[in-house]
Amino acid sequence: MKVRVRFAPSPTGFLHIGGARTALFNWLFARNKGGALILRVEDTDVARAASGAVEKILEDLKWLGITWDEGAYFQTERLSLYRHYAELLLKNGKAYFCYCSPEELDVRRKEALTKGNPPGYDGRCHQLSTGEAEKLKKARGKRVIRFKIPHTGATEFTDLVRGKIRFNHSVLEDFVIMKSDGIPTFIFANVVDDENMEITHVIRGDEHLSNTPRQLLLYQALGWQPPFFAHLSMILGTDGKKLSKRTGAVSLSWYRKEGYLPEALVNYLVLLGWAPEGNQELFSSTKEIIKKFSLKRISCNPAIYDTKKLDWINGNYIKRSNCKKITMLIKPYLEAANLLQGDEDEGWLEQVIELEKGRIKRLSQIVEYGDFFFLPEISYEKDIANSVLLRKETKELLGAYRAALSELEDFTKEEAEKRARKVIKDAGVKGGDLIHPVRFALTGRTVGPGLFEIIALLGKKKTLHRLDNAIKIAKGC
RNA sequence: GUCCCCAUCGUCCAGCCUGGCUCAGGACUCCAGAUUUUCGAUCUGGCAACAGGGGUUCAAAUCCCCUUGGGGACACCA
Repeated sequence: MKVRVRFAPSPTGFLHIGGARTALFNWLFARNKGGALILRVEDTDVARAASGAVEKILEDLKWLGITWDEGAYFQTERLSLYRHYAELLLKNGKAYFCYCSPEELDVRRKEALTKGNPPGYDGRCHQLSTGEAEKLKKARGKRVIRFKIPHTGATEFTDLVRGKIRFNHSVLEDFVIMKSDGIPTFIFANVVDDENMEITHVIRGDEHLSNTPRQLLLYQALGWQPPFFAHLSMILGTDGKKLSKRTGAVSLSWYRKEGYLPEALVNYLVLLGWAPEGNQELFSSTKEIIKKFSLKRISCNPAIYDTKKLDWINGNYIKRSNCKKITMLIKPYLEAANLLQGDEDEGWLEQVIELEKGRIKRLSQIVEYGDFFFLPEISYEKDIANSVLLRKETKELLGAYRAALSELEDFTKEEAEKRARKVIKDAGVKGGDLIHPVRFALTGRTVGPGLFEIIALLGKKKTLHRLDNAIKIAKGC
């Protein structure tokens, strides 16, 4: 039997890390098994629907590299299907109309909760005689359809990641399958669609685990064979609570903006709850992950979301990506920071990126780490300038090196180093005594790539100009 | 309140199913050392955990029970 899985987001907001991981695991499983991924938009909550959410979700999935084979299907376009099966259940006595208003239910729920009773529906409308039902129908107009839970027995199933799970029917209440506006609830639409789309494995978040017995009962009532279930434990925020919009950086688009590579995010996400055999953490490609992925090695404990490791993974991916690709991806960040004049030589830009790409963890960091390559003029922070530039011999050393560089025809890394070594030797000082001040003079900071590479890329004019500025400061005190 | 799930370093995972090879392994972070052309780069090293209690067994991180803690569900949300 061909594997068919689905990702079923509801368009109430952006795709967050948890949803992305669910989508990823489904996709990985499908690709590993040579199966199909179906995308289904569960838009039955009309009230909470956010405009533009679907487009954003699809865009984020594509960016991550998750491709689907069918869909996107929309549940609101399939209403007649759900109505058909709801009527069938009604006809077979497996479901019934309920006339209780939301307000009444709310009052009863709160009352039950304060008394310490289960807050679920008490099943009163099931008792209604035909006469009473008619009367209520006329008086209220609005009604929902509820599924009738069998009084006795239990539902047991084997979850693919957790093993055997059992729920007594006594803890289940008759739940709504069709709302008063004729739109199905998630729990029902989900079952009807999974059956109709021939889904073989339902891989979803842990929060749906307790919905499973209800859905299994629906499968039974409709005479359908249920799919396999695999419930992924949740991703929690650093506070140990469910991820929310307030938890911090959880929207996928934030990661895109910050300059995380999609392959790196995939690598990180898959490690949140899954591990290959052995102790590999970095993968050569998403293809490799697909090949190794299996539901068997998914862990059942919830993960706390912490991005330190993501930064490390992303840094690795940036480092090993080729320079042309990273340059292309980095350009927008430079443009946004107004660092590009537009007349930069492409080859020169690539060399700059080559130098920086081993040290940045996020593409956006190019601005704070490498702005001095692009700025016409750099400024020096006073405290650092005081400590780096104001040593006795620094002024002479800078002057001597400046003079040596000004004579250069070939402004190359090798030549720049040769001259520096000579100045160092002649003055009888340590390498760092010249190199640190020069680095600071040219970049405005005390850390960065190799100095002579910087000099060569900066070019003669800028290098001499910045040295002059630094010498002025050194003299000034 | 009731039901369900979960419980190994600060964090992510391995080991658990099929007890002994484990005074528990890897990675991130952090710390130290090295490189002396810096470090946010690199290399080397270090700190650091089986939630608690009871069983079962010659032997338990591994199996069972209880307690505690965390999470989820119990909506005309998904």
